[in-house]
Amino acid sequence: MERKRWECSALPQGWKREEVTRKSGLSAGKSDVYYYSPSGKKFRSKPQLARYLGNSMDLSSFDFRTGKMLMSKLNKNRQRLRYDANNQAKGKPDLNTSLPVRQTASIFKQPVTKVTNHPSNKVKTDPQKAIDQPRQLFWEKKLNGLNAFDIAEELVKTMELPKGLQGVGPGCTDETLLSAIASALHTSTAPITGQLSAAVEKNPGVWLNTTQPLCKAFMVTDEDIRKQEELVYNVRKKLEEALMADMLAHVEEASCDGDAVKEEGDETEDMEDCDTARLQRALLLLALAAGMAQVL
DNA sequence: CGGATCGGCAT
DNA sequence: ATGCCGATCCG
Repeated sequence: MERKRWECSALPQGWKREEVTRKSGLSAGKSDVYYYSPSGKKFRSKPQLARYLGNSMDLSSFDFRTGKMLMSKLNKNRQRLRYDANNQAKGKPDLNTSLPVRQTASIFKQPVTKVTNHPSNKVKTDPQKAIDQPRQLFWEKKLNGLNAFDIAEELVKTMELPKGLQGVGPGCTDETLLSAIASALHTSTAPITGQLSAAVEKNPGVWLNTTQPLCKAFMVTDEDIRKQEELVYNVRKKLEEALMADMLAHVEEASCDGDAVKEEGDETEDMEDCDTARLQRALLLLALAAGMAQVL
């Protein structure tokens, strides 16, 4: 029947988009859209495509049916995110911990040539997982400017790193350093040593160990460990308090829910927001502190 | 048995 | 309404 299959200009080289019109049955006249990877694998839904691509690509603004990036959808996503953020007081805290990924350029993974000293260089096609894909040098710099905000959009106090930790690479700020280390802790369970080779400081572009964050090798003193233990202890204490306050707030709420005298949307809710914000901040700090405890 | 095609649930 | 995927059909 009507079967169009062409190189789609919006897609990278080798990807095909196909639209098939149903010709019989109750759904006659409707159409199905399929994509074919360069290796010929067929995709019949967006989730399937997303699973295949892994977390390396953001398909949230990709319209599967038309095969284009819809700006409108992008905006809607933004709005939705803000909406969720504002409403976290009503639901669970946002537990999405995936790192930001590139949202521009090619939507799909391209075959990558891996250059090694070995005589038989191979071309990897359709890598299964994004994990072993080469990462951009100094990719951590993309994390610049990302900060934690509480519900009132107040900047959450930034964390102080021990003096022993120093960044490497062009224009590496303390902020980049924190992001880099946090990401490393988040994405891998492997030990974090920083850049062990001293040559990195002379020529980071060449000597950077890409499995480690943009951070110089560091020494850990007993004093560091002691401070860290204290920090974790304090944060746990704060968390305990926040949890207690949260519980009390809910008990109180339950005790006065007969005929509603109070109206929604007044200070009562704002108080709740505040508590939840504190709770979330405490959780965040705890997570970071626990992470740092692992480094040190 | 693998791929094409349609049904039908879930959202 | 329609996206998604299981069921079914067909070579």
